[in-house]
Amino acid sequence: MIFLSTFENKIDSKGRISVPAPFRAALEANQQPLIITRSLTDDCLQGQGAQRINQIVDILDTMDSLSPEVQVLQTLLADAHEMKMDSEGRISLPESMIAYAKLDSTVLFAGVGRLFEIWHPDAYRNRAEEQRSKAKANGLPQLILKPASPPSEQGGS
Amino acid sequence: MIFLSTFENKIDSKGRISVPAPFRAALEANQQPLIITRSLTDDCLQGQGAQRINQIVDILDTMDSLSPEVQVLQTLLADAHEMKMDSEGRISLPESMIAYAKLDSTVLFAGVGRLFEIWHPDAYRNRAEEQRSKAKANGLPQLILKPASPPSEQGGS
DNA sequence: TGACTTACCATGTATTCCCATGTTATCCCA
DNA sequence: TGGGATAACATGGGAATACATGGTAAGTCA
Repeated sequence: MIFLSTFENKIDSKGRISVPAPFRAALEANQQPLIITRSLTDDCLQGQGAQRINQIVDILDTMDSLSPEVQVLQTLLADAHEMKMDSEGRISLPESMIAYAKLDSTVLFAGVGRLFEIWHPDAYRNRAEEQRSKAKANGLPQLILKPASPPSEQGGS
Repeated sequence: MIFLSTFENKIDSKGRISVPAPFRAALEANQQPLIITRSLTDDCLQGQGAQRINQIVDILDTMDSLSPEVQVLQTLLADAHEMKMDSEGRISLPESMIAYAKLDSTVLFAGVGRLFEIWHPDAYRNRAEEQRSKAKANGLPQLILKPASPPSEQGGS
């Protein structure tokens, strides 16, 4: 399951937002409910299939339950919300999340691989520009693509 | 999967562009959807098979999701758009990409190996000329091909 | 009963699909 | 080798569809 591209959608008067159709399709194809969490690093929200949350829980089991890392991850889980979509593929974000990501009338969905992020459009563009110039200056992080490995789509549980 | 040669095609009134038939054939032969991304270094777009993107996502999975490197790569993914081709092999580029590559009525496709680039024809020719004179001045870069397989009679006419 | 939420329906726009056409390149045969 | 026939390809346009978005009715809980 991969999320790509960016989309901008509006929040209507009832607080509903359309999840971009390609993202919806990806979730439905894997029969995954959508889970929204707060980003640990940025003023944005993150959307992902429930499977990814399960993976995090599994990893927690292998970690020292008193370590700071675990506490951070538990915080992440604590305010994870499962979103119900209406028949048109819309969700309504809880007020706390709207406030956290400083959203107003328009939100930007950015597919970043296994998850997508939800940003205020301006905030996202600022950050993206920053990241791009960082990449330009420092070069890409080690990214050695194997010449011809078979397509790998990491799907199964 | 290799992309070679250059082609110039027009953007029609609906914003559609024909992907050059040889590029299409290469993608179809490998059953790869076409993904367009923004070049990090030039004012052009890059086209490639989805497999290349999948590789990046797979690598992301092996990295610390909170690290800065991951964030850079995620920004690149957010700029990646999967293109749907119509039955005539045309795509329509998002407005943001047309703006980024400064495209107008005619675009130039340049196959550069594992991917192809999409340029404004003038911009491409300027850059190509620049590269050639650079090569003239500085000499060619080292070009080391991996040791070839056992000597065989390349009889081909 | 009333405020609020959830499900369902309606609409306009943008995108996609399908068919048509002209032109260029390729093939075949004289 | 040349010229006509044929196929491949880029391009154009109209119809159908998908999508985001707005609104209304039904349901729920206090």
